[in-house]
Amino acid sequence: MLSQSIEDYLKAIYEIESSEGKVSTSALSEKLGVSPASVTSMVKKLSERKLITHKRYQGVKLTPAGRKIALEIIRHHRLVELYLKEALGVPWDQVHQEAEKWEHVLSEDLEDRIDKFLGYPVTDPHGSPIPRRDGTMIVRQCNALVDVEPDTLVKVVEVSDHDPELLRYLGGIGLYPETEMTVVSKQPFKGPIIVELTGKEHPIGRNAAKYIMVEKARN
Amino acid sequence: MLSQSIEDYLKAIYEIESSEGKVSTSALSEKLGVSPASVTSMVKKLSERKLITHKRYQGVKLTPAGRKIALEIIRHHRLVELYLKEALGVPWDQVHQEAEKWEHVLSEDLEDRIDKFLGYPVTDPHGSPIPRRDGTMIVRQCNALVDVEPDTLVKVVEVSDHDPELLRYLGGIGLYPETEMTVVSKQPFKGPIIVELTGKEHPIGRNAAKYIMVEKARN
DNA sequence: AAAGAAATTTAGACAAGGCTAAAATAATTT
DNA sequence: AAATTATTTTAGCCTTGTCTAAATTTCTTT
Repeated sequence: MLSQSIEDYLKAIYEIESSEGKVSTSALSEKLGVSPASVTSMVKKLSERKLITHKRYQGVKLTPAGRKIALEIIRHHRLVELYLKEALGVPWDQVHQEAEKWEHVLSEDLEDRIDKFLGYPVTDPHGSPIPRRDGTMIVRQCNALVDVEPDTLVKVVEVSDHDPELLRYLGGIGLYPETEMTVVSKQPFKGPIIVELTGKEHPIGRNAAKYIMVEKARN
Repeated sequence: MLSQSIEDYLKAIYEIESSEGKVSTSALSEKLGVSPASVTSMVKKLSERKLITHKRYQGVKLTPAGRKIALEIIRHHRLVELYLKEALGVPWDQVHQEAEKWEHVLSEDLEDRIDKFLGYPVTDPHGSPIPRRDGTMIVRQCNALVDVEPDTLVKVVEVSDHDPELLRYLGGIGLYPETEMTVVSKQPFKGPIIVELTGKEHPIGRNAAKYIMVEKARN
């Protein structure tokens, strides 16, 4: 059995690997909210256990074994997020923090029951793909909203779950995964991006728009 | 926030207090599966935090604050047990071990949602009363099956959840809380107790019968 | 290319929560 | 009542996962 700490590190490494490519000590330190020195010592332990590889002063990489575990945890996390929303009506801006705790205590049996209850879902409430039991995961091709040209019809693919505040705002304007909307304009001087959905226009800050992934709608 | 360990100790103390009256170091050691020395040191910590009182070489007692916490954990445990059975179809002999983990990660918000989903239930799948949020709990008056005279019609009130094996057997013969049955006979030489339910007779060992609580059925 | 800045690692400490072995106290037997 | 046995506590150690401060190494700037 792996400690919760180890699971958290592996998950964080996976996530940074996906978004940044390189996984540095400081990035991990930042993400996990622990000191760089603590990261170094845990990295040493994870290397010894062959869950990651590590070259001093250069980053860290998951081994296949480590990646498998990371994906199991992420699977737990995302299944639980969706379950809490569907079965218990937990609002989408709260499911993440609950799932952070639940992901570590979910038995295989319960994982299967939840998966079945939900009808073997493919994405969580934020549009993130749910890894399969075998450790594979379908990644959808998409762009950050901030990079889309004005006058484009797009479909929301995925929204980052890291900021509840943002999720509440987006929920308020009806912006969810699978929603279609038009990028109306990008205001100059790093101003907001204006999108139109359900007939209304809404401003979305550039920073927030980095965390909203979309694809061109076929039209 | 309290550590999982502290929560486990408080719950164990509550349970031993209920069933044995006196809570000794060795009883705790046994129940929690840790050495007596470990219990002593944790007891010291819990005393300092005013969650229990302790006189050297005599037992331990919960303070009102400690009891409140113990009951909160037990409330979590029992709500989760029932929830897993009702919402996800987990068999009653498995809900206990799942709940042992979940009881520590349940937020107040989720507790309320589960409580509501279940229609504010009063007992868990084993018939144990679910403490209310305010820290009160209704205790039903009952006797161990082993102490009942033959030829009595009884109603099952509660079955201990500590042994999955026993629960599977009882489930197999249809013996659940609220079930009515007749105590047919007590075989001599510490032999089994014979009960009749749904027209069939079934033997129940004396030891098992200590863990089945019943009340006289009104008839 | 050297200096300064930033990132990483090492060294050493600490808190939690466990353990074993030995000492102290209480309970039981003779 | 003394001796033996059982229970509880103390003393000291270990592991996990964290921290700070100091030493390295790498990167950036001049």
